[in-house]
Amino acid sequence: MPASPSELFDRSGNTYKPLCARQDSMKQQIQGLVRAALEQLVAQAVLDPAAFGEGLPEPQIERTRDDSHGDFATNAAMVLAKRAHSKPRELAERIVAALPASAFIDRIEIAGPGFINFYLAADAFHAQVAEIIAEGPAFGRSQIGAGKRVQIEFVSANPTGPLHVGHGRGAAYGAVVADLLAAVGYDVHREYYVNDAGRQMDILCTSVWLRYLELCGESLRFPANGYRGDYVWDIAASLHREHGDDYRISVDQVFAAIPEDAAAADELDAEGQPLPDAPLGNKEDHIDALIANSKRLLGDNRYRFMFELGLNSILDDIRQDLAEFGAHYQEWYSERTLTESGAVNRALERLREAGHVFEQAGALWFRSSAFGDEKDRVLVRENGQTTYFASDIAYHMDKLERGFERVIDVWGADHHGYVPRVKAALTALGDDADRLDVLLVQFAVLYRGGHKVQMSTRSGEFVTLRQLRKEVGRDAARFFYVMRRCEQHMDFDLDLAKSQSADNPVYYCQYAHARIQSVLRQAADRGILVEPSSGINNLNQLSEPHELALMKTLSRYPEVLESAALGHEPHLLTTYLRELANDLHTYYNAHPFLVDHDALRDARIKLILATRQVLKNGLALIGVSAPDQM
RNA sequence: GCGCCCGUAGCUCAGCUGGAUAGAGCAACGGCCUUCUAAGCCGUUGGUCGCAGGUUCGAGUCCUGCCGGGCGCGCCA
Repeated sequence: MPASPSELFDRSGNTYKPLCARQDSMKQQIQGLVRAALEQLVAQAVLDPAAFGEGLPEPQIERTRDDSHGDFATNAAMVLAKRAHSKPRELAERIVAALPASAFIDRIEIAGPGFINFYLAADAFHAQVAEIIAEGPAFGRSQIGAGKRVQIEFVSANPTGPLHVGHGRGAAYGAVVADLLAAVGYDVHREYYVNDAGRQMDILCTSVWLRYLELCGESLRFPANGYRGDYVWDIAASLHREHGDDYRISVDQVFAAIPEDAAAADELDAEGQPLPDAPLGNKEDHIDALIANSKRLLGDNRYRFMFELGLNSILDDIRQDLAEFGAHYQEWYSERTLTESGAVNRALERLREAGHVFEQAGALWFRSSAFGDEKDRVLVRENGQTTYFASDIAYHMDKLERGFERVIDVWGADHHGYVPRVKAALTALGDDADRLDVLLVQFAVLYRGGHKVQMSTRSGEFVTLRQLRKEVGRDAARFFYVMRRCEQHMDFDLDLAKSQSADNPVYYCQYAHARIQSVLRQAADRGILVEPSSGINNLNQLSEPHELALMKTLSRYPEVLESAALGHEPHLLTTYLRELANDLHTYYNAHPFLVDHDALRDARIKLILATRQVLKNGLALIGVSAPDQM
């Protein structure tokens, strides 16, 4: 039974493998019937498309909230009534009269202010079960995206240290949104933007070198603004191991004519005041001077080597971390290549030609305020260096030039103020800024033992993604991260994620799958033949309320997948999977599956096979395993 | 001060691009294992959808103004 993600997505290369269901979902079928009825009313001159501007709106079909209202309902009559100069209930009567006959519809009622309620025949749900089994891993997938190319950039954390739990949410969210879009037929290109240029990387490089000098036996005061994590020591140690004292230079030279440093953040006393003997300079000036000295003393080649060592060590770590977390990329896009390829200059030139830049105080500015941003932004600094923003303009220009029809950025919510200026730049370049969707992910706060886990970069006691995965496991981490809407601040309960109990939604869903596998093992032990493709005609045996409820939930899966994908809302899928698992557990407790009655037993096995398939398909999309036993 | 996000049961959250009587899990209380895994199921309790107006056949959902919480407003990235 193929269902592992690797069989659904070809990640070895960039080839696109369409995999989709063959049939319309139930909702699409009903929608087709209503559409046909409306067209007939147009032919009868009951409805005039001209009265609706751009023609008749597509009828909206929705699942009913209450079983007493049938399975599906449409508010078409209420929406159309006014401009059809008709009362909603009267129009509803005419729509119902014009509906084509369908074997899957048991009856139709008009209710309330003018709802048209559809009650489906049990056969419609039986057919769904057969279809799920026939389509297997493809069930729920579609071609709504029609192979359109979508680029999605997520995580893109600076390679100056390991990923922490904040990046984890973006990683899980981005990976799932990408897989969801692929599942509904988009050609998805996953990308990580590597900030391998700029001052932060120079600070990392210098930090590594200073730690290395300490390992060589030099004694120095580590800069307040340097990267103080253990991983910097690790990189320095590997350098010292392989190259001995080759890069050693006396600290007297390194710190010669360097402005005073400020106190390091972790050198505060209990009252939060600087230690009495701590120097009180400017830490920014201090580190910048250290960087300049490093470049001069090491020379271009050796500085470059040091720089690449720091960058590659951390990038390798991030790559491995994300791969283990199930976040896969087609491309790691280097910021530096934007400068080297001339893309940055080209973007600036295009803005200049369009008349949207100006010079002031020695810097080059983009007049973003003319495009909705709150103020103008610097592109080229007084010292001649381009800003991060300039690179980002070039990057987004490049994304659109590469022919993606839609571009998605997944950013931490703290970057929200950045959205208007990027959109402004695209507009100024003459591109359509609406092709860019920026999805902002709110922070996740960890809780352990009912208390907030304090995190601060100051003392280095932040929790890394790797630590989180080790503590709660990949499955729980993935599930919990996407369980909430991305705009919602998230409380991540570590104890709950670890608990092997019904309280834990991950285990709850996985247990449903394991339970089915267990039943099938029992069946095999008793010599019962479980052959998915045969005996489909026994499905009409399924008539218990629990069975109907389960079949109804199963039939919703394609609709859930579609809205989760198009709305970029993975939490709809986790919510659905809990409901599906609940239906299965309820059914399990109410009825034995392996009964003596052959036809009934066969039908019930078909039903749980279908359930197993949908659980597996859904969990795979979230990046969670579907265990055979627990 | 300005901008963005959030405010729904004691807690954590859903509520499908405006629909019918606002839902789920946890917590609390009470039941169900000689029967395919009790990591499960069933029942009970619990709400002025932050507040006040507005839009319409209809508002938790859209608009305006307040209140409360988070984040952001660098020639950093």
